[in-house]
Amino acid sequence: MAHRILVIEDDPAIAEITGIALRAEGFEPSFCSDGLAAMDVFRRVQPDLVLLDLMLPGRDGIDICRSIRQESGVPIVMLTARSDSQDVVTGLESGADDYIIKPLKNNKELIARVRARLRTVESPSSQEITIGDLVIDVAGHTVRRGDVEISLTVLEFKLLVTLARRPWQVFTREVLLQDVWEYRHAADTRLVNVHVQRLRAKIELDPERPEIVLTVRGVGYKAGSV
Amino acid sequence: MAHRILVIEDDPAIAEITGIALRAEGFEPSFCSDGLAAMDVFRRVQPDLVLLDLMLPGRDGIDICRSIRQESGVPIVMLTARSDSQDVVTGLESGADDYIIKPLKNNKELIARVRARLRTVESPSSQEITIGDLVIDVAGHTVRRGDVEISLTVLEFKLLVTLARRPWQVFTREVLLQDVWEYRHAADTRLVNVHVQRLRAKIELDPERPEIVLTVRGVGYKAGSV
DNA sequence: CGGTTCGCTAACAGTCCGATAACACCCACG
DNA sequence: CGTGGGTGTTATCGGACTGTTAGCGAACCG
Repeated sequence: MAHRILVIEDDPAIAEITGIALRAEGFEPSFCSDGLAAMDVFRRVQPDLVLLDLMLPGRDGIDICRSIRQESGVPIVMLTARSDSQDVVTGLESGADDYIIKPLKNNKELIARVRARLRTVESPSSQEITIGDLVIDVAGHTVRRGDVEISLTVLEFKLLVTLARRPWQVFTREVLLQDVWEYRHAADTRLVNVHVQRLRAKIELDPERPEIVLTVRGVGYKAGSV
Repeated sequence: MAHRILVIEDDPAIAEITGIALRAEGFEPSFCSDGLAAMDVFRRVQPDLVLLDLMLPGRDGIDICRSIRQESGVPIVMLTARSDSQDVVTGLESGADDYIIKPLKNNKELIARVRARLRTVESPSSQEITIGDLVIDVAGHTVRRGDVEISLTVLEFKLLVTLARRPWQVFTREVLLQDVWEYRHAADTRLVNVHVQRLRAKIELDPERPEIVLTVRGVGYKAGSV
């Protein structure tokens, strides 16, 4: 399961060598050079870790860091130009998990820190999501109600996890098609309806009165954290 | 029997709340606030797990970690302040099994990680892994069902051990190709299918209804933790 | 109350994926 | 030089999954 790593960096040279190093270690890097587009890219990519340069055109790195933190607990590793300790402190305070001082002499350090960060998330306990009386084990790719294991298809599982990661937030069908299906533009969004229905048939105690995946008429769906 | 847990921590406040949390979960905590005395206490208590603060008076946590490792394979969970991430890397390299970033928002995470660590030791992962009714002797490179020894090839054995070490976790074919075959990037992953099939033919009672190596369609394989 | 929109459900066809068998290659060993 | 076990590659089959469509019913709006 190659880890997706989002590199937010405006210097194409650095982005390139970083990308090469990451790919050589089996990671799957994505790139974003524009601060303003960062959040869009982040939502689309849904990375396992973010490498974030502090000096960016368009939008400040710290600012982006806060935005990401509002939506996700994904590990963020900051890249900062100077060893200015004030930058580092505000960086960590704004939600970053680690930082690296540029210039990178070699990328062994970078790789080591990335691995270390990912390892904390690996821990199976942190990968369990509880929603209602369901327990979702992301690493094990299983859903249980008590001792009963419920078997879901890949799409159903992705859909459920996407919703359950942010309970009570409404997801439009377009967003779900982006996050779950990785469609760019959706002509027909009824596909989502069908899969929601199939998911409900499997996980809801009474599919006619869903309690886990709720409909928000005219908007989309959300997970109820009952 | 209650697991003994040695908490090496100089801050009495943290030590106390940690102790309360551990005791509430049925563990049996011991304490040591002095880095110099740590090894003596460790030898006397003979704990099942060590919670080790990195910042200690008298002696460095990393140093203690190495000392413990010279004497024992007991699980070590490190506690580290947020900005000490470089210590984290060296900490893991010096033999720690896991680490937790302070401050602890709640001790659910702490308990979860302690449990996770103990779990891996429970199944005598030292040299023998039990999966279903199979006993895998890693050192002896043999697999037995009861008294019957099953002969596996090198690859089949590696594959089985890789899966069985984490019975709950799904491994994608890409990961298996990295871990078992040590391929860097795989264009074609069907090779895994074939070896899984060959492995099943040898170890499953009914290869058509596998209970040890399970398929997670669209994702990969996992070991059933029956 | 009627019309309209929207979501739910069922059915169907195409596609994808995993299991399996058959074959080819490599290499250690006699 | 031949043999045989181990390993990698490929083709095929069957079934699971997915996307599409259409009909129905419920919710909303005037």
